[in-house]
Amino acid sequence: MHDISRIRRDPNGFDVAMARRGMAPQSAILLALDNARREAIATEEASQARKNARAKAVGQAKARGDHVEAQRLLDEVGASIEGAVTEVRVRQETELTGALSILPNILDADVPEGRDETANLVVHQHGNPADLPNAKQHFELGEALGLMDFATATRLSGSRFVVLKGQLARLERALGQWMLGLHTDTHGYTEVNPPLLVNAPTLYGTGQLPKFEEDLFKSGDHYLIPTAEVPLTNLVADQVIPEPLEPLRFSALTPCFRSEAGSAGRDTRGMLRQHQFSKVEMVSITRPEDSDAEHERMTRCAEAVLTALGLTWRRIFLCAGDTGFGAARTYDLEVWLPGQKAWREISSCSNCRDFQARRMKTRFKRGKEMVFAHTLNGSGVAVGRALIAVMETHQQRDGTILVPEVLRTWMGTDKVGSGAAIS
RNA sequence: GGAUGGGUGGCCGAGUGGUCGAUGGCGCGCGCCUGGAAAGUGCGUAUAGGUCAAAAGCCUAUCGUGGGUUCGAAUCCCACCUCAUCCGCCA
Repeated sequence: MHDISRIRRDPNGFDVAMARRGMAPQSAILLALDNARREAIATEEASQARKNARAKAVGQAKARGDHVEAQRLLDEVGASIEGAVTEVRVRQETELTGALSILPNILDADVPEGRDETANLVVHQHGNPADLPNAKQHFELGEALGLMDFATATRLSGSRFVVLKGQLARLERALGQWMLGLHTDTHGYTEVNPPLLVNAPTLYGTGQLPKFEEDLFKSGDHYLIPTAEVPLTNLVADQVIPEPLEPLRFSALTPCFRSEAGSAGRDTRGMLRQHQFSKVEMVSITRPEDSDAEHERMTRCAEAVLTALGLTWRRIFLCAGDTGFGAARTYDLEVWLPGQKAWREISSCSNCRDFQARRMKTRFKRGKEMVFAHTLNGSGVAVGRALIAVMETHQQRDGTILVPEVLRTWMGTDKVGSGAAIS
């Protein structure tokens, strides 16, 4: 959410910022709405003040026992209520808030210019893409092992679902448990087990509503979370929190639910893009001056996961056109999939600065001032995609999959599919 | 789901139609007292919005939320949310 008084002070700067997102100038319409709103407020307040003064005079007259004067005042009042002015004010405020709430965050100055992912910047690469001869894709491996079943999932639920069985189901569980443990035990995050169903104000706080409702699954008055970023960030919603000298860090392993309304036909094979998937999420709440360092730190926490799994990955600095609605800057982590012979996103770490905090009203007191907190979120990492990456990266010639060292105690074996029939 | 009782400032807690943004206490801040501290004592201590170049000041709103009654609502009425307890149901 944007600060209208800031737009008022520098309308041109705001238009330039929105232009980087590929948007038309917004300030003229916003300022017009703001003027109308302020006019409505002035009108209403003047009316209120008159009303208050009259009521007070009546009260004072009665208090001193002057019933004649009190009655005179009452007679004078007559039909003086002006309810319409309140209606106008509420409408003007709603209009301005509505217009502001669908505008994306202002990007950091150093975010690369560009309209789409082709302008993203590779910041760092770990390892080199392996060129495995006859490398198979994860769904070929999984189906051959009889442990990954899309046909049955389709019967149960439709497209974009999967049934994992046996050691692959266990590998998925092992990945999630191990990652969460890594963040809570060694990266300083507090483990949280949040609700998976949340209400509309909560989704408004992190920016999914009102603009992206079609991406969400809804059940009654609740929505299924598209990411644990939503409940984790909103832990501090509507609060004046003690100023945190160290960032507040939360992590959770949860299922995520996405309608994938806008991605018909994309990534339909395999389990790359599902309606339901597990993800380990990291969220930090910081002071403004600490969010840059925290963003770097958080990204490294995600990178540590990929490195420990023996994956080949790279860090991408998303360009202006590819950065999400609520973020001021975003690093994506992409992992190399030897079977697919492509880099695919497996984590996304964003600094939202005070954009979400304004929506959530998360502040702390600094001296006499109220300061909006900064919020950050990152995947640490997407479990389903980590499963894919592990399968494709550590596949063996015989179609089995070598279990990364760090997962062996969770798996009780060093190989998935050993003994299974290989096609 | 049913019944009953609650939701007031950072916290506790008064307040049942009138100068109430709200007594008092705790906490916090600044003083006084003291050799220093404790105790005692004095003063101060909400948020948002508007007006203003800015500050001060002034105005408006906020006693769970939204409506209503009234010249005037923390206080009365209605709906909803939420908490507690009891009953029912249930993994």
